[in-house]
Amino acid sequence: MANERLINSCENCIVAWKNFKNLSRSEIRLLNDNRYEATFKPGEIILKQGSPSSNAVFLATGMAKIYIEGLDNKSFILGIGTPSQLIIGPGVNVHARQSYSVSALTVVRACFISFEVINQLIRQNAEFAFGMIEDLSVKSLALQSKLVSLTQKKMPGRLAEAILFFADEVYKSDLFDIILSRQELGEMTNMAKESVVRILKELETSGVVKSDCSKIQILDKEKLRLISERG
Amino acid sequence: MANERLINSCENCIVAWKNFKNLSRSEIRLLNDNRYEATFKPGEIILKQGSPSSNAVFLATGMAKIYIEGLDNKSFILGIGTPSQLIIGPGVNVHARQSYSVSALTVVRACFISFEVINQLIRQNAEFAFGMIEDLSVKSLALQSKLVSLTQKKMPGRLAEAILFFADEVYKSDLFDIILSRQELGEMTNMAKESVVRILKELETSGVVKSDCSKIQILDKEKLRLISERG
DNA sequence: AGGTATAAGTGATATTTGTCAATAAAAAAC
DNA sequence: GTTTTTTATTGACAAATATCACTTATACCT
Repeated sequence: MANERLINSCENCIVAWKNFKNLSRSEIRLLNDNRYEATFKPGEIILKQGSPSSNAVFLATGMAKIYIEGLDNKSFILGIGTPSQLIIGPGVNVHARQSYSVSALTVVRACFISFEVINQLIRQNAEFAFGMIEDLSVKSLALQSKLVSLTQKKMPGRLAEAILFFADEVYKSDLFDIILSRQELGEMTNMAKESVVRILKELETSGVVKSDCSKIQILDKEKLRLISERG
Repeated sequence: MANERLINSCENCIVAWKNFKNLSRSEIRLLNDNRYEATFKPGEIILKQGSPSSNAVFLATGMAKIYIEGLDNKSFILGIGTPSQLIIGPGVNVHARQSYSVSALTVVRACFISFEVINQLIRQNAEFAFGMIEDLSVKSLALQSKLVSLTQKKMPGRLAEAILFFADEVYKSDLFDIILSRQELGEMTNMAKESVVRILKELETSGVVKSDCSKIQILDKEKLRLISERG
């Protein structure tokens, strides 16, 4: 976890969060003066569930795993943090504690921004406040849809959904090297790692995807989408 | 759906939403001048998933069922709306459509408040904005915890959790007449209605609850809590 | 009150999915 | 490059849970 500043300014930071666009020059300066940059190695924990939340984490580069540590040491992977995402757990505004953990999947460069600063910006800039509300709402919607998927879809539907998520949201390509293990893919879709392997093979047999270890290729996207939607 | 104003003013309304406390006298007047009151009979739909969302719904009296219409006509009950709750789906701030349906379980008196007014209040009153953010966050946290319960707990744990929810959050008593059918209880805990009946009987056999049709009585709350937590 | 719709309860059976044990394949460490 | 450790894969089996068919209550209607 090095501490040199590698990003010289928020203003120049090409990967800024959508909502930062609502800030004035001086507000960005405030942000820039109050951020702390850190680099994480794969596997390192960036935020720990249950710990006090005093900072938001802005992901500059790399990928991270956002997950809830549930019962019996079982994790549930909520999503994948990708560059220019601002990670703020909902616990922050309720009991000032992290409601999930975040760990680096690749080398990650992140900026920590104090909530005092964020709250000040919310207070003084209504558009920024709306942006925060929108961001929270988008995440809530995603949680709702996840809830439906997990309760109403069968394993093939859930796995198909996860594969589409990686193709469309994470890698933006139908051929990719998935960064998650089968175990983790299971933690994301609520299935045992053995089931992930089996369903993946089923999808391969029916000619929908091709998977060889970490490499996954979507062959018939329409069919995959159908499987994902039908459940 | 009658239209007479039965609540003469928001100012006097004893059941106001927590966040309305952050409003000034004149802001409450604005609210009061822009609300529309309606009464619903049991079963009637108050908000319909997918329809344009132009109003928030403030529940003045009665109880409502908040549910997602999922795949294959299967519903998932997100929660129970009780008096003094402001119902705003997360879809509002994203695509201006309802992300869930709400229907009356009892006779419901509700006020409809236009989002234009709410957004104006967010813009001019930072504390109110923080209140909105907190409200959204609380709901997000609840969704997260529901996600973990549904994926990691077995049926007895999920049903125990639901019973505790009704006792502690809805009826505030360990003996109550549950308003949901077994079918609906299943839609809330992701189990078949037959399973609800069976697990309920199991809980009765082990002396944890007593249930006779709609009447449910918690006999051993500690044990019920244990079942709920252990999963 | 009697008849009809709706919900609750029950048992048998089928489906889905997880667990266990073992092996094969990759990746990491020396 | 070989050893060690982790991850992927496989098959057999077990557990959890749904579905179906049916009976019994309960509520609803005229």
